[in-house]
Amino acid sequence: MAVTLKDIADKVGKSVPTVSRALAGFNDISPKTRDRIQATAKEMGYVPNNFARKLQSQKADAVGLILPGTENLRFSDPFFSQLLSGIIEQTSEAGLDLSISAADPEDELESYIEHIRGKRVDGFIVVRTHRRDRRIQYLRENKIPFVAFGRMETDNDFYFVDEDGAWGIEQAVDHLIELGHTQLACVAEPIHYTKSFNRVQGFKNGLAKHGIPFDENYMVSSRFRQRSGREAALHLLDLPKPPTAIVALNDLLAIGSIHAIQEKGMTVGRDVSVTGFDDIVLAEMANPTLTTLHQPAHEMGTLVARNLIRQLRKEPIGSHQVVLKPTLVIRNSTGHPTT
Amino acid sequence: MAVTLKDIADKVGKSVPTVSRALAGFNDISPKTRDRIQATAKEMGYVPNNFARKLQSQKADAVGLILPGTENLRFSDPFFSQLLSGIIEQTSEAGLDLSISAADPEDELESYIEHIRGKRVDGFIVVRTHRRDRRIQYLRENKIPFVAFGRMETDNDFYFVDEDGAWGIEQAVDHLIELGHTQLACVAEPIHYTKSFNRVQGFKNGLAKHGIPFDENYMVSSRFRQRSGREAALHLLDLPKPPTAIVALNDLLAIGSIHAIQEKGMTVGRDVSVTGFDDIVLAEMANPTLTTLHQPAHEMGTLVARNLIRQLRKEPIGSHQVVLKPTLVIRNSTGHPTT
DNA sequence: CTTGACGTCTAAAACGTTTTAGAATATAAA
DNA sequence: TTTATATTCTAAAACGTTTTAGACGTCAAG
Repeated sequence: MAVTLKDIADKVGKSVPTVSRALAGFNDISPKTRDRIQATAKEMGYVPNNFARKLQSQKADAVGLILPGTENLRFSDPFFSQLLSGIIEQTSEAGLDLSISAADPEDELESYIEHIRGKRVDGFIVVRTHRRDRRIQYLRENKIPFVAFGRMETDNDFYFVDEDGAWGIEQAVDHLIELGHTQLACVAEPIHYTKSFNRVQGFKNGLAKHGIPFDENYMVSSRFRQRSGREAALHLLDLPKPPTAIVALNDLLAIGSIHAIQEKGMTVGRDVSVTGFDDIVLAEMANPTLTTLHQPAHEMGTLVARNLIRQLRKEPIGSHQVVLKPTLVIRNSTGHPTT
Repeated sequence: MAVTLKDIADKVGKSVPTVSRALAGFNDISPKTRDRIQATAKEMGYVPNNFARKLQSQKADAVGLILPGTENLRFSDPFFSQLLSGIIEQTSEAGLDLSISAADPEDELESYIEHIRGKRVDGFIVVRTHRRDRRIQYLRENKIPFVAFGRMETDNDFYFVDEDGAWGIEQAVDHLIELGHTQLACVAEPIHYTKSFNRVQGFKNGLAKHGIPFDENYMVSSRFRQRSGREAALHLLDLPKPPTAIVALNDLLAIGSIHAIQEKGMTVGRDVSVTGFDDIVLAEMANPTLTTLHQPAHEMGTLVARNLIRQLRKEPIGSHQVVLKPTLVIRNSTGHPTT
């Protein structure tokens, strides 16, 4: 069916290695035969068999991206989609396959192992890092090239690209306190993710900086998405002394909180202020538009991918560890407190 | 480095094929040796080398998804992200690799060929079909398994999953006309895509059904996203006799149109009504919330993928051609005309 | 006229797996 | 005792490529 080197070799009356080397442009093949071989290869529609090539070269020319859990594929999170588009763009440009698979959180580690040991990929991109991340530990121990999007809590001696989440949330807190708020609540994501942990730290730091005591009741942990944001906010608003500002740790949670506030018949930005994080497209389309921290998701994806690609090619890498500061975008979901 | 069959064979004192067959569970291996081999394989952390396996089997166990053009990776289109998540979920579950790559529209066809001829994938998923789609023609001529998301204009003798876009837009038009509108404009996508073409047809059919003449000036073609939607709507609103309703062919265009209307100081749903298509998450978050046609994007993705998977496994396929009707969701962007 | 170097090519091995054909042994049937 | 039949295994080949080592001329320098 498919044309092989042997077919070409038979046709031109040369050996298989000669054809191979001619096509690869080695200079131990006379220009005459080289040209002839290249011509017939093209004519016969030759395309190298990648599996054979990869088996031989022991290189996969592919990078692996294992998404967390089939269940909650995070594609509905626009931030993640954008990140992914950056990654795909880069790997595609570099001629690498991107092997995406979703693993159950339970056997995520096994999935990594299988990919590596089976030589299916040359390196990994690790997303959604945990504070103590077994995947990172495994990859590092086994000297497998990888770049993480996010850090661990400590022990961060590896390549990563990350946001400065703590700093970002501090900006939001500063902003709210400047507006006059003193009762700030936080709607948090699952805290074993480093990202979430850092953002929570930022919240606490921000309060501390302005001498506002941290109130445990004003801290609600939830899941990642709107629905949880709504529930968390409803809970906060039912407190005897409800907060006047809600710092949501991502935009989806913020949108959920906005809905909750509106359900209660209150006005967002007046009765209760809300901030988000990520600045997904939705943020400026929401009603009211959302004050949030802008992050260049697509660019972060390209950074991660490019870092890994350089590593694989053994090219010099600009910066092994990149921490990007988000920028506060003030819109209509925040305002002076009325009480 | 990696453990191979040979390593195991040496350890247990058997031949390589014996080990291979023992691990595969063939019954020409005695239970005793089979168990011993399986145990040592596990103990040594054996993972098969996929390239070798695939080279031998001449099967790729992978499906290809070639995205259109690097430039405008459609990840910012939430509908597409959702579709993709469905595809990934299914392929991942079926143990297939999903090879995603972005090809320039120019050499998209070459990219297909390379993937196929290089035996890198067993089948394809074709997205964003054109009215006359060279990719589909090529795949069909070469008897390469594939499933398309979308159809061609005619000659649709292949497996596909598609929306009933014409029917959907007709619902929107019906709705607007029932509200009392007679000056309906259409903000269209590039029309060489079958999807867009069909939706436009739906618009025309809808008008015809109610005896409203089609006015060329009320048809603006644009690109895919907000920005174009805004520009198209601005143009429409500047007409001597502006429309009272805008039928945008997707939600992003609709949101863009809404922005344009608001920029002009008019009220959406009163001065001008707007409808979208797809019902992306944004639609119910927008201000005002958007009347649109709901499509189960994730499910459509699973359908496409499952169809291809069945085809590859030579399992019976439920329905070779699926056309799903979207459902009209009426929200606040549509209302009675004031004039 | 030899020696060495160069230019052009090929044979053989290797990557790790699976398949095919058949060998070797044991067991049952005639 | 011989013959047929399982049972359990292995040798060899194959998948398509690249790499290594070296063969074979030809040519220039000594």
